Amino acid sequence: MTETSHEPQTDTGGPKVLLLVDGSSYLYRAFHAMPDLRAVPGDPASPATGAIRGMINMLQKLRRDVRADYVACVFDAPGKTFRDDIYPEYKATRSPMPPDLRTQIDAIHEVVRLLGWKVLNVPGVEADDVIGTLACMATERGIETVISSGDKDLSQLVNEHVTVIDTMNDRKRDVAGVEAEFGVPPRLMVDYQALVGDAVDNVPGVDKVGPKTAVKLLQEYGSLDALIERAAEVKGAVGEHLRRALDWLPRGRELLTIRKDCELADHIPGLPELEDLKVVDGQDTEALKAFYERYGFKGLAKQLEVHDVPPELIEEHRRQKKVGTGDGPGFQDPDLTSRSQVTNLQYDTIFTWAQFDEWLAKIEAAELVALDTETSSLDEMQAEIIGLSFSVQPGVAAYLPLAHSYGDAPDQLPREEALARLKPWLENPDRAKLGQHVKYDRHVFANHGIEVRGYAHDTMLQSYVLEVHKPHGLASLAERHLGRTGIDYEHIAGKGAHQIPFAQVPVDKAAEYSCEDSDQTLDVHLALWPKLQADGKLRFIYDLEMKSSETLYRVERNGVLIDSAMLARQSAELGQRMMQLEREAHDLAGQPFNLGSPKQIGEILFTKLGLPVVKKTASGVPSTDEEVLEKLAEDYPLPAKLLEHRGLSKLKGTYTDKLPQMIHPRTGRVHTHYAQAVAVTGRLSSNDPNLQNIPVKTPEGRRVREAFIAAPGHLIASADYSQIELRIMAHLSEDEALLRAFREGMDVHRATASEVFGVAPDQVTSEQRRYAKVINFGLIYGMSAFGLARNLGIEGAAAKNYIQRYFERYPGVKQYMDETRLSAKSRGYVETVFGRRLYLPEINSPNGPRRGGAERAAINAPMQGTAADLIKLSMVAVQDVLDAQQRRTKMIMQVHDELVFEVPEDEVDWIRAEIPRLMAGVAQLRVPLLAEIGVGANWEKAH
DNA sequence: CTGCTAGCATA
DNA sequence: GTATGCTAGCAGA
Repeated sequence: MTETSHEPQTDTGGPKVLLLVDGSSYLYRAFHAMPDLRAVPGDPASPATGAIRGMINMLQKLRRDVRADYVACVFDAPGKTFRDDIYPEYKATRSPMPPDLRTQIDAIHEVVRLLGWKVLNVPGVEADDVIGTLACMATERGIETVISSGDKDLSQLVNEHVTVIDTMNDRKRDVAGVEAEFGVPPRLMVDYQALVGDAVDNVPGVDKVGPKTAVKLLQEYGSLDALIERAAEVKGAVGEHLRRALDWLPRGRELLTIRKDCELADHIPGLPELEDLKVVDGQDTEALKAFYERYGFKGLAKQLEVHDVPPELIEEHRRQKKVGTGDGPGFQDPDLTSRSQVTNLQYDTIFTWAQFDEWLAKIEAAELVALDTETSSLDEMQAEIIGLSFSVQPGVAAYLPLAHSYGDAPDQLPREEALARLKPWLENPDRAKLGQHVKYDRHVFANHGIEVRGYAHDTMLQSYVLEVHKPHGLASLAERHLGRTGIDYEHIAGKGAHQIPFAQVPVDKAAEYSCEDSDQTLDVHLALWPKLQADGKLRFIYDLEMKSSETLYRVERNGVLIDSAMLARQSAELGQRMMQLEREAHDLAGQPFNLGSPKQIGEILFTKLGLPVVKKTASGVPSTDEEVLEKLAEDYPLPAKLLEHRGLSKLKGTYTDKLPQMIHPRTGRVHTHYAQAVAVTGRLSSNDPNLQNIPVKTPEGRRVREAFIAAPGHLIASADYSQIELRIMAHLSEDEALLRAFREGMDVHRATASEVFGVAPDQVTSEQRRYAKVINFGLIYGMSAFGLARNLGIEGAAAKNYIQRYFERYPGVKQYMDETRLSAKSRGYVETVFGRRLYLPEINSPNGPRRGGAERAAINAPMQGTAADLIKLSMVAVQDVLDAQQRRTKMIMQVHDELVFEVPEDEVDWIRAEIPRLMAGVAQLRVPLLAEIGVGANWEKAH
């Protein structure tokens, strides 16, 4: 027996905890959720192992999430139970266990035991009744019970001391949870189930009574018994069905009631004290490893080695300075998703060269090292390193303080020398590192002249690929995937204006915080990486994100040259014109007011001048937005002034004034930040400043783009995908007419107009083409007739007519949209051509508008998301070629379907030819991809 | 000083 | 009708 470093605590002061796993409920889910794994990969004749693997994953996660003193995994034993006696049809409709699952049962029991769990298999007693009885015994002895089950039927066992959790989806059912989910408290769950019935177990309820009616009846009558007694009062069809079921209901309830008084003593020793279920320290690592190897779980076998800390190493770390102990509070309430479960945290702080050398040797030898930086600033181009932390195995980490500076700060190793000695390891592409938000750390190291190589993983991107709709901060990840909570940054540095620089955070606090971050990063990676590895499509997307991350780092680092003198001139002009407009507006209003305040505009327009209210805002106030002012301007002079002023004010405030302020003092260029894990469709977003919304529609706005210039001897090149989303729609829908339009290189809006208006392509008027363009965009956005009508300013009926004509002409598109909505509803997500998953949590919401929104997103997301995938592929491909040929051209911006470059004059010809070719060639869809490029002295002229 | 709304810039 | 980010104003600390 080897003791591992990962055993849950058993000595905290709170109440003891009994953890019961409903093994049977997970069997089928593990079996179906996992890919078709075989002991010999790819050999269908070798034994199936998917359910075994799924079960291991589930138990490991559970062990991380829940601290327990007693554990058992309960399975259904074969054979008849009392329920079969009172109701022969019980579970009659269940199909027999699939053979591929049956063959795995013995191995599952074995591995559950090897993982240190007691396996309970009581003949003649169903797993649910075993669980109910044990939970009852525990409660009588003051022990809290946590039941892990995917089956909602166990909700009836919930009370103040018993909680049910679902490990596969992190759902928790405590008293409040059950009530929120089902609408009745746990004590009424049996009554509720008896009314609704249980199709899976073939137990009927009352006809026509579903969840809603059941809740209503129970709320009105208080309980099933009261309802039965007063059944005569119940009106309508429900009453009739209820009275017809009166004889059955008591028997149905008996069938569905989980028993708490089963005779178990003959089968489980040590009852009723639960002695036999006590957690034993350690697990038989050797036997477990042999098991993993026998079934081909190489990754798990390897993980065992990583987690396996030699006892002498643990001792050594105990002797060194210990900054964290991980003593979380014990299990005191049913809120168990936020507990630090890792014990024996060994966090070092490095103060001497001897300690430094020891850790350097350790990270040089390690296969994978989690790395985290602590810095002076959140602005990655400015940030300097204050400290670094490393973790090579869960629970073990070291902090290297380098630039803490406060009153009695301890002596620290000199920063530049320490970094110089780490540099060979950091820059070695063969030494694998991982981090959380690696792009930020790349910048930080680059600020000290270090180009980190060998970043193999980024937990933020792992999470983004696996669960795009959930938060991706480290604290969220640790909580969600490890059940670990940690030190809040604000806890050590304060917040808002009172926040202190990290350099002033005491070294011991900083060490604990930083070690925890790199420790958790490694631990999160161990939880997420197997999921990505197991899924080929997601793996592809993750690899793409990792490569994009490095390219984005370089795009950000390159920055964009801005002509600030030109913007200053524009600002001055805009300011002049705005002052004039303001005077004119005040004259027209007869009083001064703030033209930048929608509220004051509203008062002047609607209260003082009595203009008609066109529409109201969400909060019920008369709106003064562009559409409204546009309308009012037809009849009155003032709104036009306000409109022009507002346009200029936006331009000045957001662009001509702001951009020059964003120029980096050292590089003289503007460095935006691309957020890679924000947009749920897979797109990037740009901030500080946002370079993805520089004006282009109006002539005045376009002038801002003239200030985006190239260094002397260089030009700006802009390459963009033509009609990318419509091409993707053609690919996805396989609509004949749309495919033909793109294959024949037609103007797609003209082609659409020709179809919808029934005229020859060369007879299409410019207005018809404009209508067709709006329709095409509407389709990409999941259009409704109402929306189209509003946009075109036409009658709803006319808009409906256009849509109908469109779908008649493009039936493939119609079919694709219907199928997409349906599959989104059944799967809960949609995906891009490359397999990026886009989850839509509200796709089945009972709330109509929310559901509608999710349905439109379901239409839009595959197209927007595939476009995002394509341009990421392009960025990586183009950067690879630039590097391979040692070109001096720099990629400087990405604007969703456009890449912008700063090109030395002598590379312009090459760029013109190669970049569109590369962009068009990143994927072979059912229609050709087309990319176009322009070159000019500035961004405006490059179009 | 912080968080919200209204409004508006892009693909 | 999809997806973002930023500004000013303003209300409540």
